Amino acid sequence: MEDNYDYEKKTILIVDDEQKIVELLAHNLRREGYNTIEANDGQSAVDIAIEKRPDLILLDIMLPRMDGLSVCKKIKNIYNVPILMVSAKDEELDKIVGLELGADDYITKPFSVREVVARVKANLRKAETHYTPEVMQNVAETPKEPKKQSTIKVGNLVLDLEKYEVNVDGNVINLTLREFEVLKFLAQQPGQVVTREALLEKVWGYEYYGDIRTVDVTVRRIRERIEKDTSNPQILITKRGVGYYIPN
Amino acid sequence: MEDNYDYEKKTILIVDDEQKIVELLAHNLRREGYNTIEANDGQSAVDIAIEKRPDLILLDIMLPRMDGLSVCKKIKNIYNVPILMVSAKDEELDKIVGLELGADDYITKPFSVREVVARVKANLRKAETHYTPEVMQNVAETPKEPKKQSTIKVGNLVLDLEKYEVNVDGNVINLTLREFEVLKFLAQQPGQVVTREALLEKVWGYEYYGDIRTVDVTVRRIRERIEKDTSNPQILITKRGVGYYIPN
DNA sequence: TATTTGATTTAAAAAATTTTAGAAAAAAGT
DNA sequence: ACTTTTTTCTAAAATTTTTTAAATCAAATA
Repeated sequence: MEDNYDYEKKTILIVDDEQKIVELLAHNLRREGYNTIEANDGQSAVDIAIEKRPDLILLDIMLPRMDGLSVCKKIKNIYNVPILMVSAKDEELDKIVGLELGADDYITKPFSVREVVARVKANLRKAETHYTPEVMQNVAETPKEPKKQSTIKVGNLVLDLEKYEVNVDGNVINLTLREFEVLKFLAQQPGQVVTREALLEKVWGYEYYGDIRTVDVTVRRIRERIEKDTSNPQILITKRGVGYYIPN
Repeated sequence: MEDNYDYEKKTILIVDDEQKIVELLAHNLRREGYNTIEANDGQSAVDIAIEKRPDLILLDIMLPRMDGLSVCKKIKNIYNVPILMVSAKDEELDKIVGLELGADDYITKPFSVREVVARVKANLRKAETHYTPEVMQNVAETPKEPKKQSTIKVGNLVLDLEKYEVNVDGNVINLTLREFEVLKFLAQQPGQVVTREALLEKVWGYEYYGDIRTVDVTVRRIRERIEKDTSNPQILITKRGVGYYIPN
């Protein structure tokens, strides 16, 4: 790989524990005219980033030795490089955005190579134009949202995203993580009916292989806690034949 | 193979030049309640796909006569079937190129049978949700995007495609999925008379075999909910001898 | 007007979907 | 390693929707 290293070209560090994916991305990015370097775990990602100073980093969240979030933070501490995070779950995305650790963009699995390449280009472009120091700072600070929303309110339902607590009519209710994530996902788009498939993909993650009925059971447990009358739900409603929703 | 072919079951085409692998997968998928058909090279894969129209295709990338990628492209050109690409040890890079060609998922060798079966299920599930493309799309997008308001308005009738709700003169009405789909189809082309046959084909699906009067009954139930006077409908009108329409 | 054809209504049966509950498995905590 | 909690799976029960079939009604027309 080093053989056709070109100092004119931009260099991209690809970090993923699945070698197949790394190779795939590398191949396609090289075809687009980039140099690529690789790492398969968090620790070596940091090491390589320090040594080679790539122009952009593609970083999977799930990594051995050191998770992607820590890697991101560490590297951003050293120098300001555009980092694209890759994740298979929405929950993980929240962490990226929420913890303000400086990721510049993110991509969800399963991604198309075309999409990845496009994002890489876009972020390199952005990094280039924003060369003034003030802007640099800005870019480093808040990647997307100005600030993280810490609560979600729908009707008389309040989700505290920091405490993972739910408040219904003033009663504080504790949900398990899974339950909370499902409720949160629904609460984020009130009125919108969400299919079980979408919930499985977004909450459980796209690589989850389990049964679709798991969603129903989770919904039932949520109802047991937040509904006055489980058999006549007012908050988390079934749209038969489609999925579930929280009315607004 | 044809001996226990079941027209109720989903059919999966397995394409691999290694007969052992084909048999292994076929055995396990049949045990899970699927029909399986097989092909050992690219050209016959395409032929069989065209003739048998399987519900899902498991496609090895390395194939004699025509490589998996071309096969994928060809088949996707003909009809939209979920294709899972399987890549063996060395074909690392092409893999996700496959995704660009329209493959829906990929699995890398060596794979566990359990994993393959799970992915097959997941992708069939995903494919089944054809009736709510808007929902899926919206959900899949980044939550930051302002929600696009997807509604259809005809006269004083408003269909909310996200909530599966109908609004008539300000009254919110809940329809069943089937009722909603019928109304939606008619509302999409106001003024246009739609035959029962067309409704059966478009709403119930072209494979539906059942009584044409089913449409009448569904229309009646819709009227019960949205019309002031059922025996003198103002919104969903009958065109005797032809079908139904919503005037604009 | 009588006849025919097509549309609507109704009720009951059948099918599909969701809910429920309990056991098993997995994960987390001690 | 053990206990507790959480999560998943499975299958039966409950519910809702859809289909079928038959009777009734309405419109067109001969």
